[in-house]
Amino acid sequence: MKKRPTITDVAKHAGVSKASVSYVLNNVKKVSQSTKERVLLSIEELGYEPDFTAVSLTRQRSQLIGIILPLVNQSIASVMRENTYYNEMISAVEQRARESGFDLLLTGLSRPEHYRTWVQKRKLDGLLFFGLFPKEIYDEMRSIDVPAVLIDTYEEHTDRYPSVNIEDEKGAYLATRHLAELGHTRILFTGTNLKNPVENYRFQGYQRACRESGIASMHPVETFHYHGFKSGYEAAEKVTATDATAVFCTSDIIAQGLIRALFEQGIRVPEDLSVAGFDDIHSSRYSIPSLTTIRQQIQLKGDAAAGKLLEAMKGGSPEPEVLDVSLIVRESTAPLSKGSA
Amino acid sequence: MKKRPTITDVAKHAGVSKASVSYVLNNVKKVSQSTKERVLLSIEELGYEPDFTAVSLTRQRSQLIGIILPLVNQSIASVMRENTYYNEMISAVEQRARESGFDLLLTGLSRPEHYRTWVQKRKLDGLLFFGLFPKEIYDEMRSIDVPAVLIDTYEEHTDRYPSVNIEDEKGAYLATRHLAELGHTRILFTGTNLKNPVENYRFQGYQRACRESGIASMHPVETFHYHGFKSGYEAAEKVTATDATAVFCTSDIIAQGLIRALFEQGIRVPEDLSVAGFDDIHSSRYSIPSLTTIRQQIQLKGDAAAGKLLEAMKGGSPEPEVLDVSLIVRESTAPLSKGSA
DNA sequence: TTAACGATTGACAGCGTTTGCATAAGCCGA
DNA sequence: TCGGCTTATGCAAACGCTGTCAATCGTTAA
Repeated sequence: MKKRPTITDVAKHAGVSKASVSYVLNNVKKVSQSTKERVLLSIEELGYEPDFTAVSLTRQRSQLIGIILPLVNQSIASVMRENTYYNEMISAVEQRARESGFDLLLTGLSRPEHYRTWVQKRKLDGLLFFGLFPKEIYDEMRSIDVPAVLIDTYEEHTDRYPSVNIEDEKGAYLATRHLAELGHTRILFTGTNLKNPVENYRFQGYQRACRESGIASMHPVETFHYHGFKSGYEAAEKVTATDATAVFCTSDIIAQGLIRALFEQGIRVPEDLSVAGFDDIHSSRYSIPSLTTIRQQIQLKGDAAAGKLLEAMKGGSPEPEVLDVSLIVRESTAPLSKGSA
Repeated sequence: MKKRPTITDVAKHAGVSKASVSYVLNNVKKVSQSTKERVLLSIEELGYEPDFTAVSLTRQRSQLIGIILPLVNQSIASVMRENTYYNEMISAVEQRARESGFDLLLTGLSRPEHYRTWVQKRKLDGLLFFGLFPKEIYDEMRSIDVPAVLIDTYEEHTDRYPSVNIEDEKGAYLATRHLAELGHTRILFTGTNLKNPVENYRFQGYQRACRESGIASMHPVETFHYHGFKSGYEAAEKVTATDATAVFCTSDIIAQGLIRALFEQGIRVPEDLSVAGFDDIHSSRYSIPSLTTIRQQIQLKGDAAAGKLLEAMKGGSPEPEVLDVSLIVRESTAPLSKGSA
């Protein structure tokens, strides 16, 4: 097992100083063509590659991007354990980051005050926030001046950090309107927590669709859990307690959990109750019944977020971006039938 | 924005040398009680925490664990995009790693020859291989002497690296026997690729169950794709071309894709065809019909893998581990009925 | 001949760890 | 009480590896 060559080895081999090698490596315009060639040859011959940790130490940056996931029960994103939404996001981000020579550091942190030292100790070049976090965390991050991009985050944070969002209001509007157009007049909104701005915007979209369709909004059902099957499954009780004939859920995973619970109670979807979701994760196309939902282009979203972060790390000030959504009609919604609950 | 304190600042503040501070930090027994207390006090007052990149440079290790995921279409694990199996694994690993002060570096690399320099440049302390990779990669890793743990990998690699596996053969055996006990005599095996040892063991378990039940094994269906819905969906064609009345799939995600395709053709599960899966991912409990499957304790598996890696990084030689599996009977399998296909 | 300029280099910074040495303290016997 | 020895502490300096500043060298134009 031979040792990896260092910049000194290259310098000796090429008969120049370390500085020159460094200049060649970093494309600084202060080196002649001849020495440049000699250096490049030596690099090639020795198979030299600069050591990241050493570079990190001098440059004070690490070529690392931190992915901040919500932490539930001491584990990153219980969400993530079942909702492939995060998979698709991370997959897209990883691809983009790798193209630019960055690696991804995955984490959820327990306490807000840990974040700053963690970012500094690791000298992270940028952060991607997946979802909404306690406000103090953003303040901490600002105080150390680290580039970041916020995903699915509204409010006051956005004017300091670039963000990537989707048309939440419109999405919920489209789904609800679709249900109304099918003849439903008792349409229920089911989400996790209306204090989350994303959910709140969706609720507003729901309300607008109800208004425009001349039907009354119903009191929303909140699960106060993360987006998981269980949330939807347990929401069934509250749903069946109403006289709704259609339900709009703020995520596909909730919709799927709900449909399962309804199935166990002998309530058929869509014959007895129409259910629409939000996200269009992969499984929604394959579930039985397949899910009518609002498609957000998750890959595009991840790619956009990574792109903005890369831009911000170069010193730019990327604009916030709001991605389009569209209605995908599948089997879980149907026209109101006379015998509906 | 004040600068972070360095070890020099602490040394000055405590009136000692940098070396002493370092000794205190690393619990080297060469420092008196009194100075130790003074140093600790200064650390506390200044809020000092050592810089990881600097430590990495001297210690030649990074407190980072690399997670190696398969790369499909230039993106980490297309698999991962829809199969929550990986989510659960990563979630478990992350938790364990964080408890020990390690962070997770997520990646898939394009070319085998990139791995070595990548590991060395980042000074990764250990690697977790999620699945089977080209043999040359393991050789590369051995040549640089980096601890690693292999997950779902059999064969010659295992005797050099600790591994975590499950009872693949037994799992498939249990599922197949369950189908046989339900009266099925034409049971089909559907997997992605029998050249993968994991799948191959499962096929052997399938064969053993057939033998013991006195029924003939059928020619296996291979999708030659990763474990995704589409694989199962497309396998339906081959499945319906046989006279099988029951199908064992080597993953839940394939089973779910298959069931969907059957549904579209009007073939009912389990009335017309029984389907069993493997993995017991979250969604299998909530799908319609819910999936009879082989449960592997994914959390435990990730935790065990992380634990073994931590042990190996400390210089230990952890034993390979094979985790138990169990049959979970749900709705997708039923006794053979007269009118079956 | 000198000023100006571009190429090149030595030295240092970045932040810890570790080696080797110096000092102080503690112990023994003479 | 003192010299000589071991042990316990503490420190300066070197090291890990690269990037970058300031200075130097050689060269060319004026």
